[in-house]
Amino acid sequence: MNLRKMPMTVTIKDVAREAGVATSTVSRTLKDSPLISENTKVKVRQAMQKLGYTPNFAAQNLANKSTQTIGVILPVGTMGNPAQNPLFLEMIQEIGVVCNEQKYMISLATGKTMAELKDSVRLMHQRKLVDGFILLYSEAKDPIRKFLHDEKIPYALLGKPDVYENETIYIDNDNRLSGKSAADCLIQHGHQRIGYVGLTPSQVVDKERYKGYSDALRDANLTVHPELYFETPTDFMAFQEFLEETQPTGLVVGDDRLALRVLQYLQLDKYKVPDDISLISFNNSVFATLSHPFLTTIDIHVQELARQAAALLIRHLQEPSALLPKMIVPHEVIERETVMRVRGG
Amino acid sequence: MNLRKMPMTVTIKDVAREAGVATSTVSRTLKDSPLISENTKVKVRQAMQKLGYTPNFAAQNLANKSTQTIGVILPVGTMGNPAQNPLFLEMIQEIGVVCNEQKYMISLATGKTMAELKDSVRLMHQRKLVDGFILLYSEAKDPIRKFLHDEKIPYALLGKPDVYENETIYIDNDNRLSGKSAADCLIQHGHQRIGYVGLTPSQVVDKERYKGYSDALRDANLTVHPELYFETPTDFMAFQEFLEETQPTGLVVGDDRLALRVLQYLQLDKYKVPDDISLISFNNSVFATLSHPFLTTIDIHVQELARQAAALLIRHLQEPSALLPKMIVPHEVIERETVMRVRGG
DNA sequence: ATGAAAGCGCTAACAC
DNA sequence: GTGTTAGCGCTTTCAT
Repeated sequence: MNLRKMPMTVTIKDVAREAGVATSTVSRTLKDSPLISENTKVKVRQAMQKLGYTPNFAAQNLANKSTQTIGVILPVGTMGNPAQNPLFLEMIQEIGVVCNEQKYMISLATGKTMAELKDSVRLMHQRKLVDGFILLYSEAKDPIRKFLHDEKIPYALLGKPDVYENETIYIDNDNRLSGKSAADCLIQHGHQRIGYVGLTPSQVVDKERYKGYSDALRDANLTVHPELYFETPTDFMAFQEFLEETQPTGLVVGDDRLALRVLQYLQLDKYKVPDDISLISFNNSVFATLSHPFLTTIDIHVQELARQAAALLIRHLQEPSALLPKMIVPHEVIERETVMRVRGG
Repeated sequence: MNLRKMPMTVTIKDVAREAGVATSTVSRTLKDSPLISENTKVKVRQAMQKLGYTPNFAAQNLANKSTQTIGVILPVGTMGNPAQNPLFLEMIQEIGVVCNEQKYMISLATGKTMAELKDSVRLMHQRKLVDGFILLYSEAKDPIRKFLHDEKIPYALLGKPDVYENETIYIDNDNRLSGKSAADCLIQHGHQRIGYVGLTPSQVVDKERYKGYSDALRDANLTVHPELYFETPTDFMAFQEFLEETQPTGLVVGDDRLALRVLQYLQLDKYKVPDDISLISFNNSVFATLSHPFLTTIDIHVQELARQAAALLIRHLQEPSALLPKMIVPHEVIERETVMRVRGG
């Protein structure tokens, strides 16, 4: 055992002493600066090894004015019920993978209310805890986004921006096209009377998908029906009416979870899925294969979305260029059991 | 407009100058130190207000040797499939609430593999990014936990520790008791032939619940059956055999999601739930009320678990005492549609 | 190619 | 009560 007492925390100074060089040399070795000769680098690295040195983040941050961490902003409880939506965790995990690779850290901003969330975001930024943010959701007129934009804080948006389109990094699916793909899938299976069941009126995604649905039906010379919701008693009445009047054979549904609810509702109403009514939804989440009939659904490739968001944001932080990348991740129809060829079609 | 150029970033020095005091006075005002007179505090606060000052975290950390942030450790993808398990996000959200209140920040540690996760945790610790951790899962022989323990890093465990019981803060349900409650619920409904369907053999929780199940059945002088799994083809065979030989009228199932799978399987096999077989499971997660029959299940109060974990950890960080708190959060039987009185019982 | 030294923004011991 | 000042651990001119 070495008698000299190990310092509580080994610093760049200790390494410098051990290697017989100046602290600046150690610092440069850390960044693998070309100014330092290979020989000394080796010496320094050995000293680091020996002493078990790891740079202190806070000190680096202070000197650098950069934290190597990105803030991930979860939606508040009321919006899309993140705790209920498995997509968010998947996204976080993928962002984690990218961050691990790039030696970035993740800080999380959450809140029960918009105000709380905004405070959290503001605090993280003011106290210089993060270099940039990833917004996991996209809402119309989002105050958080306005804040980020106004303060010129770098961020990437998962979803489609309602404003500042040209001044934000965003990663999204082509929601309109995926709406069209969904409807097309039904049409290709011979369906002619097709409805659209949406989530909530505030979701940008939903609107786009509905447009895609309309595109497909118009192209096929079929009747485009207004978007139905499935939440309030009024919604149910409307849905019920729609079923009776239109006798649809196919339904495009906002997401998997909603599809499960619709499915239940239809079965209660003695409609068999897919025999009487076919269903296609979005996301290909856990819910899609939970119980039979397994859902035919559109995979939006969340993991890829999240991965790109992290990668693009980090790249932008490292070399801030004037151009802010936008990226569209393709979707994919996953055929399972809820869509079948229309009978007698 | 003031002609004097606003400094890029306003520091304690600027505030001191503005208020006509020393930096230390500002610093003390920040912590509301009793050493400073109310008058000067007011002056200083006004100056802060005027300049829009916010303390720099990195600088505080460096001087304090404390970050006001806790690391939250998600399980790796292979264990309990966190991305599929809605409980984790709920926990994170609750931890977020507590952290927001206490002005703590959350850093996230994730990884696709145990090694990656461990690296992430180690890095966070070495670089002094967090004061402590919350482990969202509890696995037997977890290398991460060993690391935290060996390095004497403060952490709170959600779940039951397999080792170091007396040297760790943990928050858990009484899993054994909840297993008993589940079985008792069935017994009270007149069931006599009751089986237990578990998740995977590696889960500590599962073992405990199974013990509780055994307790209940033994107390009621009923036959205790070995734990069944429901994963591999062999498991299915075993389950099938069990059904035929034992003709159970009730089943205790490891968690809601598994219960959904069991339910499907039973229905395929022409067993009606709950008419032929009653089902009770654990967690009261989204899955419980996704489709009819809604699951009778045991609410483990995840939110409370998570909240306590955060609260206890933070308290411990602030006043590290010798005694490490343990806490048991009560469970609650939520009766819905999958348990009914046994016929002809 | 390397070293000395002046910060980065804040805290705390020590003076008064 | 309040000010002075020496760090916290690292980066980065500016010398050499």
